[in-house]
Amino acid sequence: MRVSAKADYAVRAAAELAAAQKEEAPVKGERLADAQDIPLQFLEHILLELKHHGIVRARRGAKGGYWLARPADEVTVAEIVRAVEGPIAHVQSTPPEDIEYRGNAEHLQAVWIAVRASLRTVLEGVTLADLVSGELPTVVGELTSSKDAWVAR
Amino acid sequence: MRVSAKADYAVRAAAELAAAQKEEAPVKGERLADAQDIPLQFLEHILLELKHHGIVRARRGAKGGYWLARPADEVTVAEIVRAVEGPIAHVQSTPPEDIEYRGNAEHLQAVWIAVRASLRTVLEGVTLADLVSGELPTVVGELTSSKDAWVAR
DNA sequence: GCACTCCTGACCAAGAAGGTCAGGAAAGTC
DNA sequence: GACTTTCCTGACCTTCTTGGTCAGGAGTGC
Repeated sequence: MRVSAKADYAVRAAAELAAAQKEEAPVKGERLADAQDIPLQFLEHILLELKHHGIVRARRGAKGGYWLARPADEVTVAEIVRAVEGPIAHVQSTPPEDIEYRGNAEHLQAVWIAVRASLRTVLEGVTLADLVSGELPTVVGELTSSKDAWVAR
Repeated sequence: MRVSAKADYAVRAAAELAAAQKEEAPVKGERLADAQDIPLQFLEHILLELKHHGIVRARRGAKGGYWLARPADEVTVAEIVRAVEGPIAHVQSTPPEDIEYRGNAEHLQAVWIAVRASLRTVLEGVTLADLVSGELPTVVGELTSSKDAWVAR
């Protein structure tokens, strides 16, 4: 139940691309790497994955670079995480709806389904436009408003 | 963002222990392994971890076995997951409240905090007693009632 | 003393995480 | 056409995690 460096990097780079969307020119990988302090060559692999998933486009050569394939308010954080980490909240690498529990663990399936659903409400609710503007959806606001949410446990 | 086999096994074994709590005798590891189809020797390591975290107690020898250290309605799924997987929703192995994001990713921290908070509402809301009885808290009921929650994406 | 069961550490194979390196292939510039 | 720039791709690498197995030791009860 942890967030990989790759996913973190991917969202941060995508946020930079979202912010640069008004400029008509593509953004170079190096600028993204500098802005977010990400190892360039690692970032290039990540951007390639995002490109393969249709989230990002790119052009080579001088004046080349990366840009978002869609408007920033149509790209969710969930998409980006899935592109680089694969499906969210799988249990033992299989989706929770496919697991059959026996005996006293029968209802555990519903718990994992709920875990996935709650992750979805957050990750699918936040777009890159939200992220850049800082105007996060109310569901995030509610979850982060409690001081308790900000302390370790 | 996935659930490990270990966490899944741990919760299932704990559910069996919760169900056996009315019997006064401890439950043997082998019975837990059989009931939930878990490799015995692997399960023993998991139970040991749960013991070290004060969730489970054990006695050796004939008539030995495992039992819950507390009533089943005082043990949450979150505790068990943390015992075997470590802290929930860490980013790059550091807690989200300790990360400082720069530039356009500034508000990403709030998103990861929200992710953790939403996981907590589910995992800390479900006790072993809930799990065994099948009477899951309303928050789980709401999240699993939509058909959409049960399909992959 | 013996059987039973947990306890513990060592080990192991496969895969993922988090990168680095080297070169190729488009695109633009002169 | 040569050259530079920047992305594209695959190979490689080290360390850690996952998901176990194995062997033996140590309490407990009869």
